[in-house]
Amino acid sequence: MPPTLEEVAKLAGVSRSTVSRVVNQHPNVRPEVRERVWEVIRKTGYQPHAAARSLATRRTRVIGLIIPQAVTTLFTDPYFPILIRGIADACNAHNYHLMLSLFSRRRVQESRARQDLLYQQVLRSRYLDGVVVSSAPLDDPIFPRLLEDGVPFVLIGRYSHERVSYVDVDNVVGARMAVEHLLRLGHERVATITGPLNMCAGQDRLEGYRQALAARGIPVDEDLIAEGDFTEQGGQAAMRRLLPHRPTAVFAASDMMAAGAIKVLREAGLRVPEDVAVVGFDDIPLASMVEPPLTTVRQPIEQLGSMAVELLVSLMENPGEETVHRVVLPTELVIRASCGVRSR
Amino acid sequence: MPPTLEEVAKLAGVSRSTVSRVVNQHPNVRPEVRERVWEVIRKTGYQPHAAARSLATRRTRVIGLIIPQAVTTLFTDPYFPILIRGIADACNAHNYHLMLSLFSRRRVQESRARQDLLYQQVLRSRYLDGVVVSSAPLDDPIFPRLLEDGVPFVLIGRYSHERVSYVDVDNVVGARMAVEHLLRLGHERVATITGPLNMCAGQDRLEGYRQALAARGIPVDEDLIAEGDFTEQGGQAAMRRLLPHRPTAVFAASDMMAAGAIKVLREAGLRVPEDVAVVGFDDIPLASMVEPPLTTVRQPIEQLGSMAVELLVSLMENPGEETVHRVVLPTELVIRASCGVRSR
DNA sequence: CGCCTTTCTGGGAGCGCTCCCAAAATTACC
DNA sequence: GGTAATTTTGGGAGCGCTCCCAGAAAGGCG
Repeated sequence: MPPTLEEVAKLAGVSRSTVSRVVNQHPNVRPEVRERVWEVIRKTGYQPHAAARSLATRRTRVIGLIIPQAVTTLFTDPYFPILIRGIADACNAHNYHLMLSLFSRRRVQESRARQDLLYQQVLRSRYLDGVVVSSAPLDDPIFPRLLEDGVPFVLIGRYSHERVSYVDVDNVVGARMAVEHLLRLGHERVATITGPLNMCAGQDRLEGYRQALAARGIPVDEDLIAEGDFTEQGGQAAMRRLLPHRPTAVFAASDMMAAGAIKVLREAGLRVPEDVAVVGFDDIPLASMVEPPLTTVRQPIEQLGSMAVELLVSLMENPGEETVHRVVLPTELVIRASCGVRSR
Repeated sequence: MPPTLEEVAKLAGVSRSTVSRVVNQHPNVRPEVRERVWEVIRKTGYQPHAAARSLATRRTRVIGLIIPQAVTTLFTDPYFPILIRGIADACNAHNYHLMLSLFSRRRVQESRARQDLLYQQVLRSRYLDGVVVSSAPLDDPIFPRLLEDGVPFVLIGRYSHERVSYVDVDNVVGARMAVEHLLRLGHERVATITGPLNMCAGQDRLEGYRQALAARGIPVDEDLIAEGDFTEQGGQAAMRRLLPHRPTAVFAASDMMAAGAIKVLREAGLRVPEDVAVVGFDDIPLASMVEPPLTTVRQPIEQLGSMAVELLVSLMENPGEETVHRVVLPTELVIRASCGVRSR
């Protein structure tokens, strides 16, 4: 049975309040008393009881990371571990703990119910001081709920509501750079495998693709656009749909999809990059490990996570001011072999 | 301001205690009263306050996942997301929440201090009802501490202490199957890139390698054993050390290391599998995506995670009995192209 | 040295819940 | 119809902490 404040107080010959002051670094404690109390704390291994503290302060020092339902499937994408590492590091640095809320990958309606339940349990029950939401579809019901409940949160991605803080990478520019690179290499039939179009990253990367074509005055051929879901399987399926339209280059909105596309191209007897150039997005470790190494758009995934936590912390710790923070991080084109750096 | 028990009670015209009974499904409540109370709960959106509840019950319904320091680097290995998914799903199913404790990847001594601090904060402060520990070195100080503090925990891996419950995969047999397969294909100089030898998975896979050789009466050549750290870079470095000893086949204790090894072999002008056969371990998604697709040992990663939670839950919910649970899951050899399924 | 500030300390109240016990209401049974 | 057993209900105490307020101690100053 671990000691309580009261017990420590008795051992140190002071009152509960004084021990509390010492623990919470309140300045008004005589140095010798402070030292005596610390001594007892050290000796007894006293540690404040989290629940009792939360009950009194109404804060838990726990941040939630919520990754809504459907996307859980994507969890095999190395994007997430890297993101989580960024988030976890930043949490550590700010002395917050991290609670992970994934949603079961079962049938949609069941999962919807679970999500409701979890939302109730985790947020309404005041488990969390704030949350980071990642990879949510634009119309996810979680946003209105969070806003209504007044839970501080930061989105990774974007959401057009004046009171939502977010951190995003410049998906439009990144995608545009990728496609422009392909066009510069002389490709005229550049296809794209998009992400899910109900997510902002999916939409933005498609927008970048369109902009790149538009800048060259090339009309968009809808047959060269296939929607994927960020997974390898999705990339394969999309590539199969694209194949009959004979693209000479493909911009995939994620490296996993690019890998899937390459597999399909190979099966169709096409060489990469000689017959079809491929560019991905993310620059996950896999990108440099496949054959040929992927040309891709690097996004600062870890920073995305840590930045989200920074914003959230500032949001939580200044509850008065209604400031909204928005950060957009830059992307970078990493040229490897899959685009076939050839002259036209 | 969310409603409290007391407020719900007043609205329903009953006492605090009765509402508590309804919420906690205690049978001794008259059905019509129960219904009336539920009605109010629904209307007000009442949700019990987690901290208050924890304070009274001394349980939090939160499970911690602890992945000790050094290994955090490995977090790019897709092994972890899959494991986490298994754990998260099982937590959901049992109505527990999941807290993630990773340790900062800074300098070792700093990280050691942080780990101490986190240990204090998270465990001594009773944030968690129990923990799952994954990928800890055998001599990690966390084990004695957990045992001493009487925190229920389940290890993913193994630990030889009578009071430790764990779930593991059959690394010895898995590794042995892999190496036997290579021997069966006619290889005589089979090298191995091991995992970190201070981890039991690393040791066991090496043991499987030794057993396979011993079964054929082949003496172990220590020059053909190189220690890695489960990362791609580690695999590359180990392969470089192995190269001068001209192995004709390599068994890598993880797919990431196998991928690294292949890269080095290629750079040395060797073909895989024609010149050197390679077998990995894990069967992460990457394994089927590289060229050539990896022959590897599949382990049920997700099940490993969910099983750990099952054990932990049973441990936590039957605190009286001193039962120790030990589960070892089977592995399976998945034959693809990298081993070169050729006749001798 | 006495009075007024400032610093330090102790105790009460309360955060929202559960759990126990006793009282009230109901049911069972002779 | 009355007593005993059982079910249902309400209230008190307490979980371990923080925060506020009032009182004690210390310091400043004429």
